[in-house]
Amino acid sequence: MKKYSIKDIATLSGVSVATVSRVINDNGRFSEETRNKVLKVIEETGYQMNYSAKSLRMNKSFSIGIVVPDISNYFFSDVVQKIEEILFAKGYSTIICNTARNNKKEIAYLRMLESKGVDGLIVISGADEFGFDYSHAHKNIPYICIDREPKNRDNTIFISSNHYQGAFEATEELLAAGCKYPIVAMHKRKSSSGKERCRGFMDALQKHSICFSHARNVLTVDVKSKDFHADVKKMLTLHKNIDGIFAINDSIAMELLQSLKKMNISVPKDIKMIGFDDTPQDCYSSPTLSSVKQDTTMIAHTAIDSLLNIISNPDDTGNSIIIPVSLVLRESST
Amino acid sequence: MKKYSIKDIATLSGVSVATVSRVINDNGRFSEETRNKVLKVIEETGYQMNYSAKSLRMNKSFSIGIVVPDISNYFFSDVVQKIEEILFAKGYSTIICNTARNNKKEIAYLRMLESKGVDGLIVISGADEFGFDYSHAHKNIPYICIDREPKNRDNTIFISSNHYQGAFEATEELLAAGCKYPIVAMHKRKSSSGKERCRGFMDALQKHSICFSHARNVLTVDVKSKDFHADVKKMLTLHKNIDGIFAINDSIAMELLQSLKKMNISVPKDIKMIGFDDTPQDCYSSPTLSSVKQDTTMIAHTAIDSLLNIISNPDDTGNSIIIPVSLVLRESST
DNA sequence: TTGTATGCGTTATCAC
DNA sequence: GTGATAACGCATACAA
Repeated sequence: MKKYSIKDIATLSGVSVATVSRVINDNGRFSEETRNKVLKVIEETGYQMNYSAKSLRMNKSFSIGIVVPDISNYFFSDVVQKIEEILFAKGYSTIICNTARNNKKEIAYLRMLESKGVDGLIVISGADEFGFDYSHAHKNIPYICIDREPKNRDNTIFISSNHYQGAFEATEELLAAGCKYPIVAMHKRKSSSGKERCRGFMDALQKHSICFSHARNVLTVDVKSKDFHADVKKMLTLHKNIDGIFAINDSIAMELLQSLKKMNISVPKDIKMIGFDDTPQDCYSSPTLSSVKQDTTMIAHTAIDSLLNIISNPDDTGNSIIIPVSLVLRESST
Repeated sequence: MKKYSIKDIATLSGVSVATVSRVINDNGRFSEETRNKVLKVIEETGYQMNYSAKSLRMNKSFSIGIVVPDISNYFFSDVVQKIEEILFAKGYSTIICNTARNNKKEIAYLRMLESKGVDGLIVISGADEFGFDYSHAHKNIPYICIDREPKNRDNTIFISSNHYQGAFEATEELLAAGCKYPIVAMHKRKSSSGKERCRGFMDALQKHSICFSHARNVLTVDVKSKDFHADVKKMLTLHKNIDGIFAINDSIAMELLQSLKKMNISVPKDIKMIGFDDTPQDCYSSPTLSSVKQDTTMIAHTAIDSLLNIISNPDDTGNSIIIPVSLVLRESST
């Protein structure tokens, strides 16, 4: 009920605050006897460290900020959840910041995270490059980027799934399944991962000697738009022999599935489709959706290892890490 | 680049730290002239408050903890995201804790949150009642519960969707659509919301003079289990005239849809179905899934209002707040 | 092995 | 209207 401070513990166990501190942090030297004495009192009182004080003194907050566009997106929540779990086990708490891809909000969050003195930052995705130079007064917090191109690679580490490979393989799968006229469906605003996926698609076409043209092979859509269906319909009536779609993410793929159903186009018979992210809902659609699966567990572990490493070795930056992906085949592409 | 403290600002603007503090917090009195002087220096230097120091001094951390079972579940991530957004606008940061329904983990998180000195706690769902009396030394942090029955209602506020109403209306909808033999599908481990939904189902049957029996009207499943399909099949072959299912959540509903498809049972022709949560994927299944929609925006706002209120008025506790739900009809129930 | 004293950056109390 | 200064809880340099 009462709030004990290290001073109380010292008094109660008949030693000085310094000794209590040493016992708690297990550094410095002290006799086994005093250790037990102090530990006993701590146990009895239910003493809890005051992290505000500790942070102030040590200039370290034992907390990590995560900047993410939208946590209700499955891929993001999945990796955030995993990161949070690992960090907690390591004694860090996590401050999660939803930017909603809003730049002003992002900056406000970054200021807050700086003020709270986070020890490091994990930046996940987002439309633009990540700069972190919004203010001449920033504290140079160590940070790593996941799926978001840093403006300056020299002071950070860039972690990313192999979006290129995933897109390439997905496209080749479509071709192997007999598609002659595959297109890529994407939104206008390209994230760094989106660009890579697009590039993978194009290179796969090229490898199989299919000529790529933006007008013929790219369907630009906006999932939130009311014109979604109209846009799709327009594209498909303009290019009647389209028989394969690589959707840059599952959310687009799902909407496309709906649109095609409305148009009485059968998937996979008339058009084959592959998405990206292997969202759980892929199993519930009809047809079930083939998709490229990212290894969120590995991403999370890699991110944390990298971040903690550059926190202790600030010069160990500058490299990027690519995480393999895998293709999960379901009904929509067979 | 450099880290400025309030002392630096004081020196640079030729006033005392006390005055700077007053200007920053806009309390006490000072001349318009000094205010501008100080503000100008703050602007130029990019000074940022050190929250560790502020927290230590004020015994207030400007952060709120959220305890939630699983953030990759859509309903949870949706309300958490909304809560986080509102809190940030009010100057609070949010520490999100994924308990994975693990009791030991939950306790560890609570200790951490206490240590970090969160000003309040939002507890969302979970299988058991929420006690928060794990330690005789706890600090009595104000907290509110969402969809999770508190052990002691007197020191908190209990916020919940009207699960009973949702279940009741869903069941009545099934009956209105012609179902003679509806069942409820749920998992073994009942949360407080699960119990309410079950009760709503039963009362709806009773109102329409349908006799309820646990053996006949309840299908207990485990979504994660390998035996899921077998369990469903067993129930449906045992009771061949089942023609309606109220699934206690969308995740169960989706799995059921899959199972029924395997068994060549047509939805909604042979069996009608309604789920709970109005997950986005409901639009993508075939048939699309009718579901009970919770008002996450209202839940988030109510939760925060309540919490901030009991933080400043610790005695203003003891009541519970029920948020209305609405039925979203789609193909599966018509 | 242990204790004393200092300072981290801030707010608040008191004096002027 | 403004300035000195104590205190918040902790870790650590230095003494003993």
